[in-house]
Amino acid sequence: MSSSDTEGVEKSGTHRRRGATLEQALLDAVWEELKEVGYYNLTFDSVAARAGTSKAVLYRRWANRLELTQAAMRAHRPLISGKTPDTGSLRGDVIALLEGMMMGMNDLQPDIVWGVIMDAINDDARRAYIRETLMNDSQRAFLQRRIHEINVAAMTAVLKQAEARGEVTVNAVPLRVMTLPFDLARYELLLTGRPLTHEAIIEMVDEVFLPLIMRSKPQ
Amino acid sequence: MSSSDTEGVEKSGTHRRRGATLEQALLDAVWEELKEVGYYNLTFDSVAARAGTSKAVLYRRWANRLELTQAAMRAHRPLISGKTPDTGSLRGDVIALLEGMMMGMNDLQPDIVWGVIMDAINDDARRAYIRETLMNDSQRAFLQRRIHEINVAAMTAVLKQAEARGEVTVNAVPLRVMTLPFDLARYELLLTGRPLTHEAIIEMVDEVFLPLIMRSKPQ
DNA sequence: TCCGGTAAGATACTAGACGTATCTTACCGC
DNA sequence: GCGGTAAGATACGTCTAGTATCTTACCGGA
Repeated sequence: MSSSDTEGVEKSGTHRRRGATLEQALLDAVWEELKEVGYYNLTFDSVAARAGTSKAVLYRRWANRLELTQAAMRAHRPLISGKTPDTGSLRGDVIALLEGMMMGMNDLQPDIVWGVIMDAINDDARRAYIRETLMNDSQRAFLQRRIHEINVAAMTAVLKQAEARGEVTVNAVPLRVMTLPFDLARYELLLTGRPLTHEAIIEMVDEVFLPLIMRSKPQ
Repeated sequence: MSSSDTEGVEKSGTHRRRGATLEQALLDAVWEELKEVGYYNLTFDSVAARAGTSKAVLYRRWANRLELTQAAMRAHRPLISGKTPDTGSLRGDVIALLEGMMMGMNDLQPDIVWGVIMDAINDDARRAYIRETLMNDSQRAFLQRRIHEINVAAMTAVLKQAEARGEVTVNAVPLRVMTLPFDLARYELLLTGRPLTHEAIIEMVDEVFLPLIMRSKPQ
């Protein structure tokens, strides 16, 4: 099996891939493997075999399955642009934010979502735990900040627009409420391993978020 | 190492434990091991060694680490009684429910919480996934139901009391709102690996849950 | 055009954990 | 006291992680 028949990879005879070409081939192999066997069954050996190379080449770049998978995800699904949606209403904007968050998560098996999120949480949190215990605790948990800060920023921007339209008073909105849609969405994603449906997003916005926000309507 | 010196376990010479005695000793060993090395480093070998027995004895009872750990948790932390709190106000009752949910989770390492929750989710969800795809989907996802049903029941009971006091109209409360406090609590638990503080619970109830509920005040 | 460093690719190996199987022997109920 | 059951010991086979070593292709610089 050393020469010609490893999946769809062109690795003819004695040619040796390098640099970006190789890297891309590796990440492609990871991606294929992910789609085929899922996260928990993805091994360095299987990826190496599929890519027509050896584990060492992988280990030279990524230390473990999480890093490997994250790299592949990053390569195959660039993060959503930070652009603030502007649909003309707060409701529309928040829905757009959530849709954006879920975008491109449909072709993944549930266990990839679980695995990655879980390993990431463990990984980050372990680091956070160390930081927290070594540093003074005047700073909030690293994990919390890291996960929330981008959401808070996005929501703040959207709320500012709404304030400009006279829909709401921003500084009357508690932090916990600002991140609520994201937290709920992430929770449900974690629970079901599947992205939220459009209907679920609408429901969440109309039944939970907007009612809360509308308490802080300017009078 | 076959006779006398395995940790603090009394396993003198030729005595052979049986039934409930043995079972308790096994679960104690699991518990100790959990506290010492955490969930991900807990192995059947290490537990067996600590209990002064062999893996086979464990495997005869529990199929994997999750089952083993859940059994130990069940033994050492019986689930909160299903009793409905009655503090005289909806606010107090909901806080009591959440406190109860968090109760007894303080002496655990974060990774135990993560591990158990995660393995449980994976396990349940895998089953759910199979069910869902094999059966018609007139029924909701098994996982959702299973996790939510007990919360919905508890919350319904508390809301009924509140209705009797004239605080709220139960059937005006969407399901999503009913489970909201539990979902948020569980999410935060998952994220931080630590039970919510009393302050966080209060905040959540006052800033999120009650405002939503109070929309459905009877007039 | 050669030459030397770097990394690709192959292979082998250790270590840990899972899960299974087998065997002896203590205990318990009848 | 006898026989079935399960405790406890031990030994595997397998899988995966991660490391180490070695050869050799490639690339860039002189």
